[in-house]
Amino acid sequence: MADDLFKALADATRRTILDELAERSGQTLFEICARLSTRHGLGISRQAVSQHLTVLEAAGLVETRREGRCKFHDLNTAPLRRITERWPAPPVPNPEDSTR
Amino acid sequence: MADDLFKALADATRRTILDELAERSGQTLFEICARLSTRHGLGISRQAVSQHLTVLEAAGLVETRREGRCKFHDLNTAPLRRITERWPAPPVPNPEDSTR
DNA sequence: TCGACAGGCAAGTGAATACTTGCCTATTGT
DNA sequence: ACAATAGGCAAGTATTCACTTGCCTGTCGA
Repeated sequence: MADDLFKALADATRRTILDELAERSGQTLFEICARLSTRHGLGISRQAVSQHLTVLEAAGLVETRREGRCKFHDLNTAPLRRITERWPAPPVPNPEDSTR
Repeated sequence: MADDLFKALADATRRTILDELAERSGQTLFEICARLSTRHGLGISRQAVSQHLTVLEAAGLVETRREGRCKFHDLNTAPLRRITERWPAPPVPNPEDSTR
């Protein structure tokens, strides 16, 4: 459902994680933790970040690939398209278009 | 903040209200209530809808105009642009671009 | 093989929030 | 003037959800 997508975007920490992945793709859980702490001043436990990543993955916004004991996370912005598609911009009310 | 926008979109009922306003602009509170009930099968109180509209207005997704005792609600999709602007689509990995 | 590293699972807690109920204000028509 | 209509305010409740704590699994290097 679209519910997963919007629920995922509803949390500020998750949006910051998306920002991080947009800037540097393919980070591991620990890398994300470290960068949230140092660059964004977020004091947050590893498990909390892990749970956020689960939610983001359920929404299709994050894709993961495993290599050995490491799990890399990549951003996928495709689901965001559905938002602007659902509520498209209104047809431009052309001022010339005083038809009738 | 962007927080208002995403919080507003997080609720399924509010998204349905946006759908309704996208289809027919300028509805009053009671109109929205009636159409949520008949067309979407949502049994929800008037006050609940009113609270949702307050949230949507705070997010800038709904704009209102008063005329006498009636208050008309209009959809504004502009804030949605900021979402796709924040996480733009990645540069297309051109297959020809085996530079090196 | 053993310890360190990367991550997962699950229960518990506290805060945010969707919804209801009850009452109040303002405008309109008769 | 009065009733009906359109909407607002505020407190209470119940659910959702973010986060923590504690423990477990799997992989890599020495």
